[in-house]
Amino acid sequence: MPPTPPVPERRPHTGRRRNEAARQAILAAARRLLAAGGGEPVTVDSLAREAGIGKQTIYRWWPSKGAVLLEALTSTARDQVSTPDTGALESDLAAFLCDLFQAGTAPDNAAMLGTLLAEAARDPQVADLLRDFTRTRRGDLRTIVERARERGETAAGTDVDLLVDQAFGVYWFRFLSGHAPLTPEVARTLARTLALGAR
Amino acid sequence: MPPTPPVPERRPHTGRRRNEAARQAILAAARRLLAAGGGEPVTVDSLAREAGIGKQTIYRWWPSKGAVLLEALTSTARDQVSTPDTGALESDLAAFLCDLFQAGTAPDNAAMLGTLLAEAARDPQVADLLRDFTRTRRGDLRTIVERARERGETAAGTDVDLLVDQAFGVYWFRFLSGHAPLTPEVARTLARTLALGAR
Amino acid sequence: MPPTPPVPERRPHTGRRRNEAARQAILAAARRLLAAGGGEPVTVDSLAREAGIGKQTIYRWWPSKGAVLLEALTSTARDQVSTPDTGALESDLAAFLCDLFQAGTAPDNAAMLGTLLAEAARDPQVADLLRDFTRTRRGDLRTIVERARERGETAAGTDVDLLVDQAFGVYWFRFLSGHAPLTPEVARTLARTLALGAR
Amino acid sequence: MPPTPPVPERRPHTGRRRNEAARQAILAAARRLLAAGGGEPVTVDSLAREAGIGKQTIYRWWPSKGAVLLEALTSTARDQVSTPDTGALESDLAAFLCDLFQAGTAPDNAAMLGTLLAEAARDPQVADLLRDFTRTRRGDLRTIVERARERGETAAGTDVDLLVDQAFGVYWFRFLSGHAPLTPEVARTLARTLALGAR
DNA sequence: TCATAAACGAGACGGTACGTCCGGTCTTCTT
DNA sequence: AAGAAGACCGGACGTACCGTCTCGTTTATGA
Repeated sequence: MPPTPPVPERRPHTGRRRNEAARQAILAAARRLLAAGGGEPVTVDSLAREAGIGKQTIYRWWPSKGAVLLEALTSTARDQVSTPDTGALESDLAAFLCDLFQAGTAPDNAAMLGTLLAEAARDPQVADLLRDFTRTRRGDLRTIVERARERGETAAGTDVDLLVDQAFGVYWFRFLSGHAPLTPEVARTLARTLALGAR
Repeated sequence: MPPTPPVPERRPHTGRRRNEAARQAILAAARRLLAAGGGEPVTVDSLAREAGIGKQTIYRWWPSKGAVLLEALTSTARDQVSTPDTGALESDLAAFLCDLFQAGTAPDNAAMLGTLLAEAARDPQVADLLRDFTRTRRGDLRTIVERARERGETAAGTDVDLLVDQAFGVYWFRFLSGHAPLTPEVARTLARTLALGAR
Repeated sequence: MPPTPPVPERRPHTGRRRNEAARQAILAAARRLLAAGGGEPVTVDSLAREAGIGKQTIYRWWPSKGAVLLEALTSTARDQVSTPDTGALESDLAAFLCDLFQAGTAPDNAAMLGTLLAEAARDPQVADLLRDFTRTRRGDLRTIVERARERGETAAGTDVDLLVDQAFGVYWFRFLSGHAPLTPEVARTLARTLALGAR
Repeated sequence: MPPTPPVPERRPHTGRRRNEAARQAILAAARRLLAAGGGEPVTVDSLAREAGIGKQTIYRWWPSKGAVLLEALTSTARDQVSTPDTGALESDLAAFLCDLFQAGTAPDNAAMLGTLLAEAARDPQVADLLRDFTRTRRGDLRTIVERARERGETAAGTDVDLLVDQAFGVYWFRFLSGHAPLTPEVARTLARTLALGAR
């Protein structure tokens, strides 16, 4: 998810090219700072200093600080959640949710998400990016449910979107308010409930 | 919900008393600003100017800007959600969720909530207050489910917390990401699903 | 020469008043920094830090950094040059120029002037203020010459302005280019030359 | 006065040779920008854009931005001041000063000088170059006075440096502060005064 | 009735972060 | 090798807010 999608340029590019090392340094610094304190602010200056680059290099490539943080998060989290296919809805859900809960409660990720939500709340652009990210994850879960439907595991009138949102809803709601844990145990119970409800 | 509960002072009060008009002016201004733009910042200065009062009057009675905003929201939203008792879990849930969804999608409330979440994300104190607020609402829903359990409408091993969080999860998740609506129709479907799952 | 001349306000001022201590702290810090290095930049941040005040307090009362520096200089230099009255043009000139040269070559003043000129060069507003300051000093010298004219010490067609500018010209030209010294010896020679030329 | 004098290279030149057109384009652009606004900043980027060349081409041949600006000025002004030899000090001075004043008050030159002084004030290197430039002009005037001395037109104890600095001092002082004009009339009066003073 | 004390509108204050601008250097591709 | 294009680091700029701190004024007691 690079912020400057590779518009297939016809013109042979002239001038110095974007420094990939700088880009990686910025993202790495963002990950370090996001994970470091308990949701500490992560200022642009601290980010630039940590990465050893100039502030302008950040603003040249990302529209806002939050966009950097989001990319730092998503590029990390992309491969931490699988889309299992065990042949049964409940076990697929259980596997998916266990992964999701685990990724969301790993201290680093949790700190990053918390800080990121703070950015999203004040920067609409980040909020959009975050929604995009969420949409992708939703798609993964939808795939699992669709497969089950094709296998005939779900009743006719099942509202797939609603089912998916119940799963993610529990995840986000507990993540945000923290009033109850996100253990594998909970993941399995939720998987059972949802699978039952879909029949 | 005055933030400074009237500690029963021994010493007979002297000096000018709190100006209730100022308090109301602040809350009204907060509601106006929260509802106005699409999640615009609502600075303390703008709040004071809008209310026609001095900044100190805000900080004299509330611990932070967010606390004002939260009180502005909750004092509005308090009575928009009922705790119905129809004698059947599904209809109780449906009534509760219809109210919840309706309150959450009313344009003013939605704008206020959005802006407030932005504050919560950066001000831990507001986040706590917001959690308190949420806890109250959760308690209402729990009450409904508990009543159903006493009537024998739920299975033995039902995880009441999880059930409640599915309901609120759908609400918050859709509210935040906006990828799907929060219609009464959805509320009824969700109520049916949850009631079925509880059996 | 306060930046906010005392407009005789009719309205009884409301709100906190300007903090004179802060104003003095800023000017003192400016003098310290101007005198410190050999014409080092004096950034606004360093000025604020040195004075222990917020940047905004500077920008609230002065239009630009240079305006602060100029006021710091002029409030110091105001009383270092006298307007002597010995009864003879040459000795008056000699006294005046000795003072002028001495004030201009004192290490602190020289450093301050140098740094200030750098500001004046890029900030037209400071240039104007500097011109005002210069105009005042010119006036002092003119007074001396006028007095001599009234005593009949000058020829009829003497161009007083030109005479004054020759004196200040030597001062500034040598100060800026530094190719020759500004000793009392030179001051006396110049005084003699000018007095002779005026006859 | 090219900054890189053509050292007679022994090594048979390899690679592309210096592009004289680029050099001229840079100087022309500098003159245009210097003369354009009322002392506007003239950034390196704007200079490169105006000249249609890359920034590096500037820094390959000049040590700093100000050096370019100075060369742009001096290469223009070089031949605008003559060193006349009429056989009499006063008329020589008058001719010299008329030229000097005229060159310094031509709108373009004035704008260029103003902008350049701004650079000199913040860039010591430019200040040095500017001093060099001034020294050359001073040398011209000294020559005039020395010739007069050889002809016996000056008194024994005349301080030639001081005389020269009176002339240039008037010029710079009036140029900088702008409080009085630099007309040919003034030039002639000044010439007469100085010639008288030297006897 | 008057002194005292608190609340108020106004707004200056110290401080932190922001996003922009510019100078001088470095890198890429073309000539 | 020189040039055009332009990304890079570093650092100052001027602005926006926050939460605190005076000011002078207003209002309610208790002496």
